[in-house]
Amino acid sequence: MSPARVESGAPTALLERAMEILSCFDPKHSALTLTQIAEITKLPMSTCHRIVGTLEAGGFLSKGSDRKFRVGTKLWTIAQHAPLSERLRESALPTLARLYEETGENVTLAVLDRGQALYVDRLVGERSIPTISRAGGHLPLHTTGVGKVLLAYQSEKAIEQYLSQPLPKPTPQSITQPDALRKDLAEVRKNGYSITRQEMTRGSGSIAVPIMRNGKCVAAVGVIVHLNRLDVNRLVSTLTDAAASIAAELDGH
Amino acid sequence: MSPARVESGAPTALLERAMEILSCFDPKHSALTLTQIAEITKLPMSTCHRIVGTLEAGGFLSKGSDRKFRVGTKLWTIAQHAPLSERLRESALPTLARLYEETGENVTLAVLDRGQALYVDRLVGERSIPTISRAGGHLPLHTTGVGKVLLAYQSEKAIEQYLSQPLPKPTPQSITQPDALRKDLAEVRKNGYSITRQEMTRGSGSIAVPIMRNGKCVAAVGVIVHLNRLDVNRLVSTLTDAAASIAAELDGH
DNA sequence: GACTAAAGTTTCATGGGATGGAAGTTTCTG
DNA sequence: CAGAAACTTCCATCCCATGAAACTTTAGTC
Repeated sequence: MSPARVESGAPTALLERAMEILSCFDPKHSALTLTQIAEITKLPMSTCHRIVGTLEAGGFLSKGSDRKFRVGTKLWTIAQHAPLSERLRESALPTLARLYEETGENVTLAVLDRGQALYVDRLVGERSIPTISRAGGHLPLHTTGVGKVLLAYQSEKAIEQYLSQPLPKPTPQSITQPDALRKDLAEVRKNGYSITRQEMTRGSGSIAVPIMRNGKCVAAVGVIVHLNRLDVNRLVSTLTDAAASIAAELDGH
Repeated sequence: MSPARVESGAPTALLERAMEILSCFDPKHSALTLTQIAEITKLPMSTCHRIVGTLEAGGFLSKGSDRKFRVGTKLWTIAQHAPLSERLRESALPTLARLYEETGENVTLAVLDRGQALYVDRLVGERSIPTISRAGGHLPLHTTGVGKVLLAYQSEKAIEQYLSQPLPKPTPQSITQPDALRKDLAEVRKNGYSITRQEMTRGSGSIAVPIMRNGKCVAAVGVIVHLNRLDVNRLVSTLTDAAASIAAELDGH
């Protein structure tokens, strides 16, 4: 028995290890050398080398001329057939494009995934302000516009469960008191939209609305704007139209 | 030794099998039952069950209430960090959105991948005509606007290699004669854009231009329009601007 | 609601593929 | 051009994947 297996918490099964390796690729690590992968996963070099080699042969990873590995086109191709891409993103994109053209601001589309807001898509231009959200990225529910909407329309039980965990506070304006958040979420449900002001990033705010289907909130669309451009009435009305249009597109299929 | 391993052409290694299973998900099969997966991969049910179970536990697949498996959000998230998504798509999206708004037509963005045109993104609305191309899908190089561009800017050797294989002919208008294609491609290089007329789909044509970076064609943007709306001059000029804008965006990073 | 065929799940003895330390090779770096 | 770091190959050992068979659940039929 090799010691590494007993001592480290590394996964034992080959497949789990392979998934672990693929999971190394995140927003901060889109290109990794073999050594870096071995370090992150704590796998022996030779084992890592073999698995990475197989993944590369299958097109799941690809090695650049800089000796760094990146996510391969095969994996990307498969992922395009996820319901997330195929139905939601595809249906929403034209509307998001219009929204982007109309407002000139950062436009984001998100769903609830593992207790966080998963950004399915975003449109960012030079005109709009830089943001942390990115397609494929996760952010907390209580500090983002789309997140608050997604949370507000969950069952009371799910909301309480979310509130019962320690909540990150990325800025001083972030609301992390359960009671304050409960009130905030009730407001969201009443108004049909959420607002955040510097709760995730200093200097910017956001507005988001739900995309409803069969009485359930399946996704949220939002815009992120500079604080002094936060024209609530105008944006809410534009967003509500967009959400209705996306919902109609979804039902059309 | 179990007979299946020797007799069938099924992959032997676990990881290859897992990749095989994930590869079952394509444009025609975005949701599959366990039995279907076992049929396609020709794997024994029990083996298939175990691997699929592990993939599901890792979030690479997800089981719906209809007992069908779909590509999971974890896999999708990882794929978003492919250079294809992270750099190209992200940089191009605002420009594609503008292009879509301006023309109201089907807009597509593609790269060369394994001898085919890989559609990185597309924007389709109700106004535009239905197409076969879809994000994550592959189509031949010689029958599509973006494909011709991608092929035209390859090395002569690569072009000859492409022409040496049997070329599919989806419509009577498809050009499959090597000589005719060579002339066509020379024309593309001379003009800086490609045109197709009913070479992939009856009734529609397309125009595409290259996105150049460091003297190399890294991608192609195109529009697909109804034949009688094929206003070449106007579309070429709009597309050329868009390509330049995307190239600038790519260099900006 | 009983009956049944199909789909899905669990079990378990077996041996072949995965394992990882060590040695060898290539590629950076100063 | 050393020396180190990164990468690749090797191979004896043995653990874990394997898949047939038995079992359970689900869906469809009368």
